[in-house]
Amino acid sequence: MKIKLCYTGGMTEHASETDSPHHAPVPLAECALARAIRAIGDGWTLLILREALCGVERFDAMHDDLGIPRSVLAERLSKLVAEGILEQRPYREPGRRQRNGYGLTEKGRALTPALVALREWSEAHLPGGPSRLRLQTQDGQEVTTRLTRADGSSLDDLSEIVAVAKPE
Amino acid sequence: MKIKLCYTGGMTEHASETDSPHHAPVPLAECALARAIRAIGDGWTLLILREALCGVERFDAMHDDLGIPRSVLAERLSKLVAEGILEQRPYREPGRRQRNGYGLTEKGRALTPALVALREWSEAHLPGGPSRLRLQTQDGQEVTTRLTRADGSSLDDLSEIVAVAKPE
DNA sequence: CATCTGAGTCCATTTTTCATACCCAAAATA
DNA sequence: TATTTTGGGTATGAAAAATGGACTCAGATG
Repeated sequence: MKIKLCYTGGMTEHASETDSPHHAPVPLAECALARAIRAIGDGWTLLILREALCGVERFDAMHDDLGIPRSVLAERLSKLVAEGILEQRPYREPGRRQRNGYGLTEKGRALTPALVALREWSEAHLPGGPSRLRLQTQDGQEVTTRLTRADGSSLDDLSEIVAVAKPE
Repeated sequence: MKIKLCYTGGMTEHASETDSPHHAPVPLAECALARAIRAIGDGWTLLILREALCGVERFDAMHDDLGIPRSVLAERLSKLVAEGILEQRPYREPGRRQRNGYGLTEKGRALTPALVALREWSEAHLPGGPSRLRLQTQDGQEVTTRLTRADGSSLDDLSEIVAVAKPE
């Protein structure tokens, strides 16, 4: 996946109402969502973040859980560390040499809402039976996401949402 | 990325408190989040969903916006249609032959919260300047996500969240 | 009829992933 | 001290996927 950040941007003169109601041609370089996708939008990377969210810190544990090739795991971990999403966490088991695991930084933990939303979507719309992974508060309440407007009111009808391009 | 759904599952006898506090070894097959990642956790797929959320329906428009190879775009679109996330939307411009675009189904639109959360994370934690893509209500209010507990109260401290494996 | 256009398909080349084997440092064992 | 063991990686060749460009197809237009 080699995203070119050249983008013809801007409405061309023949853009018309035959286009969809709200085509917002925001160049990829100026789109926060696109940047997030470039940072973590990869199957293995997302699965590694799931492991991290579940508290799995060790290379071999991730390797065993995911069945990911070791070279790919090493490469993704170092990329996530370089991006500040994971950090190395040296640890030592008694009678064993010091090693380093990987844990979420604050930046990485801030991805929780996105992962919770993805999990919710999956539960509601994908087949596969109930999930055994629960994301909950320490007192056992399930955590979910809710869309809200700027004024704080909650937004239930997705068709109310439009994507628009801010003028430069 | 070839996920093997064999997973050694279950705590082994030497699992101990040297593991992270809440290691929840839920097999990938029984994890809703993992299923979501398998369905849409791919860079191009996510960028295509961004296009769809922005109302871009046409093959060539997506191709131009993203710079994605045509063969990859065709393959991803047909996969998304097969999964019921996108649907073909036949349309005809005046004086042109009928063609089909692609639009979000209800299932696809239900991914909006996840994409909004991802966008929020990017704005807050990735460099790159302000985003020009806004997701807002028709009356111009920005849409954001909020984590909530089952009782409806909102949850601001991410460290309150734990991942646990439901017993089978 | 010849041409144009959007929406793909086909194909040769390059890149990434996969699976397996191998390596390294320090602790444990002898 | 020499040897083994083990977690945490690297190296390597084969397989799969992405890339970019050419090609195709159907129908509208001139």
